[in-house]
Amino acid sequence: MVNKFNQTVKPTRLIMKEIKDKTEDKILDAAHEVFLRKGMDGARMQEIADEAGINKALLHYYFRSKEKLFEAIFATVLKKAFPNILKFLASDLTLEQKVDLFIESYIDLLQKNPYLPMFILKEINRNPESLADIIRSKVEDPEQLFETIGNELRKNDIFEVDPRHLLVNIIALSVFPFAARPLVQQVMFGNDKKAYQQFLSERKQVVKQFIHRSISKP
Amino acid sequence: MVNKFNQTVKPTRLIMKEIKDKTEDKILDAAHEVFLRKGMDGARMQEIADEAGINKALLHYYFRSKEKLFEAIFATVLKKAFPNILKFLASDLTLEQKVDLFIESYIDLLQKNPYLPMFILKEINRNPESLADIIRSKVEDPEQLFETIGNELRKNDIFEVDPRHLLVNIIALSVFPFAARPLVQQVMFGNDKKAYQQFLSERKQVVKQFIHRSISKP
DNA sequence: GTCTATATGGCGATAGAC
DNA sequence: GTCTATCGCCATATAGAC
Repeated sequence: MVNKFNQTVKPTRLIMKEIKDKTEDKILDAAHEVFLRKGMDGARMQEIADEAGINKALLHYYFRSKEKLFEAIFATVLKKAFPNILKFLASDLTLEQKVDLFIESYIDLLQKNPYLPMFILKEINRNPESLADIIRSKVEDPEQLFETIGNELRKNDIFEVDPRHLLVNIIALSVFPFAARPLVQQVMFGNDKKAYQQFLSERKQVVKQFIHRSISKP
Repeated sequence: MVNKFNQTVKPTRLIMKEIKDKTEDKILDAAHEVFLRKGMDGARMQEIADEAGINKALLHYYFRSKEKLFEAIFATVLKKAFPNILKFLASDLTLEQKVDLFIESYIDLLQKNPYLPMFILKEINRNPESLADIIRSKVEDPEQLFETIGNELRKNDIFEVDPRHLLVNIIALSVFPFAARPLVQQVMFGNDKKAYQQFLSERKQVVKQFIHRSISKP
């Protein structure tokens, strides 16, 4: 689109929309950053505004309240944090490969989002109802899921394992070193960041091996 | 001590002291209760006062600030949460027995204090410096601890295992189902409290078996 | 030591100019 | 849409009577 001075212009609505999106995105990015580190209770609207390079009033203009802004962040984060397990099960890989793939991609995710575990743990304990959405949208039928995992397990010559305990084990082993970072880093490695990172990078291999040894028959 | 009417009485100072202790203990109990559920950020001095059956002003009379009161609670809780691992190693039990004993007593502790994991995780992430004390007083020399565990492991004909990873694994498997209670209970058991409790009571056995299979050679 | 009343500050939220 | 200024509340903390 070109005006009478031959300058390219865009329809006003589009310009508005782009500006809006830009600001809204800046807010969402900033809120994501702050909420993930501090959680709902610890975060301050002022800090989010600073991080986004705007002021508090604008936050309320785009999202009516802190609670609403938080919910927007929580919903997207929660989706990311619940990998679709059925997707892993559907492929025609061996059980061992499926488990490896799941562990590897999950720890990958956590290394890119180290604050994710505590963010979710804090919120689901603060407000357990916040889980209801995800249950409906993502894990539609848990009963069915564990049934499927159970069937997959029985196809293999391994120890009898409760699917729920197995899943909890895999997630626990993956998540804990991130959630307990200060503990692991300070107490186990004398606050040596490098040593802690090294520990994390060994983790994928360790968890995979650990899980397989725990279910494989001699 | 007897007065002129032959009634037993106590010196005023002692009476004062007892009253003081009673109130102080009531405060500590109440603070323990509230802080463990809500954490430093989520707790309210009013709620602690109500729980103790006194008013807010008294809290500040006994402990100067919320922060100081919290520190008092955190210190005692942290001590409880760090079992003396060397104690378990010192006995002349087999490795398997030592591991079993540790897991069993630790999960026992968590069942009696289900809020303990999240309380500690939240606080060490909010204020990592809070760990410094415990490091000095309890886990004096981590290097030494893992050296000792490593030696113990090498005495047995098992897979080569990094003591740090093994310890993290044991704690992760024990702690996670408590820290992630809403997740496990709602998502895995359709919010069936009984089923979740049943799951927890199976946990000791599961974790023990899991650990042993993962380190035992065929 | 314990209470009521109040000061003080911070934070979420809104009003209103531009 | 964005800003400055301000309201109103709530939580920690203190003053002061008893």
